[in-house]
Amino acid sequence: MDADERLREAAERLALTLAQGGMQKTTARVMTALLYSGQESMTAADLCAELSISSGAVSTAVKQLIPIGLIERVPAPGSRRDHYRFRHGAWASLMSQQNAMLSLMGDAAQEGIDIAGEDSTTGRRLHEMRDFYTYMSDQLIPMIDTWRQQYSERKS
Amino acid sequence: MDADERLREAAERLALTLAQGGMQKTTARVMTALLYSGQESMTAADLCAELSISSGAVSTAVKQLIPIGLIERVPAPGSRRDHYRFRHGAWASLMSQQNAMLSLMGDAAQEGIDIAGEDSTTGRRLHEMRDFYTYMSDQLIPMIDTWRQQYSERKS
DNA sequence: TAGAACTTTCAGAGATCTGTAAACAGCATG
DNA sequence: CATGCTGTTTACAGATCTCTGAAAGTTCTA
Repeated sequence: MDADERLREAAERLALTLAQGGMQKTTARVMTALLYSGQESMTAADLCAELSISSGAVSTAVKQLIPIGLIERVPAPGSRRDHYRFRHGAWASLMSQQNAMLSLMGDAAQEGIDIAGEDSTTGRRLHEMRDFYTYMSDQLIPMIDTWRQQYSERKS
Repeated sequence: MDADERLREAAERLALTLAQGGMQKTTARVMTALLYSGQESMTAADLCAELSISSGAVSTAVKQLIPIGLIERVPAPGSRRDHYRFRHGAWASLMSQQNAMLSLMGDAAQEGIDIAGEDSTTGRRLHEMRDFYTYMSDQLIPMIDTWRQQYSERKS
């Protein structure tokens, strides 16, 4: 078994893990294909061939991946086809996305407190929830920023 | 519209958000029902009535929620029925769970590097990935521990 | 502007997943 | 030990979701 094949397997395995974690299966496969690809960028047709899926499926997958900041369209000189590649700093974007979820959870808790009041069974439970998520969010944001800074320094 | 009804709506809304984030819809509904409940604990029958679902659905939901540490069975004195309640420190458990995912991502990256080698297009991409997730995991663990410590102090 | 090369959209098929209802198992009590 | 009450499992039905194939749309070239 050659390295190429083993990489492909590793890509599929990671895609499956990401799917477990809530990401669309095909979306995850497209993402890992780009991540594990030996090429700098891939066209939609490349992805179709690599993953044995239709062009429509590729289209919807990239439509989900680009807004999140995981992949990007790259200008393709001399070719009319769109080229896609894995974005630098993609992981930090993904984490920021999850951080947004933390804020949402905090807001939801606050909303519940406003209805139930602080001094109730529900209120106390929601109080813990709110405190936890505001704490987490407050800590995570600077953490990601620090990483971004360190990473941009290393790259230059 | 009374407060009770508004709480129920808030619970359903949060459940929907959690479902977006990958959690099973019914599992999320059971969890939020317990979270927003005015009672200290609820029986399976309570949950059936509250959410209009069958006992089987409740069973599978709690089977998922308990191992994660989000809810717990509580000894029910005088009643033969199982009582469930939202766990103290549940959110920290949930976050730990997500931290496990971070480790998994790091491992996956390392595996890819071992196959592709450091000095390749793929290798460089995976290198960034590995560094990011080890960094994140290293930071997140003490962060959660700090919270747990602070929280247990506050409670006592 | 016509036409070619791609991409996106959309309706329908296929697969997956989830809840329900009913059978099964466990347990306390009379 | 039998009975009644609960929780759990499983086969099936219903719903949801996702991919495909084809048509429509877009963009670039000649």
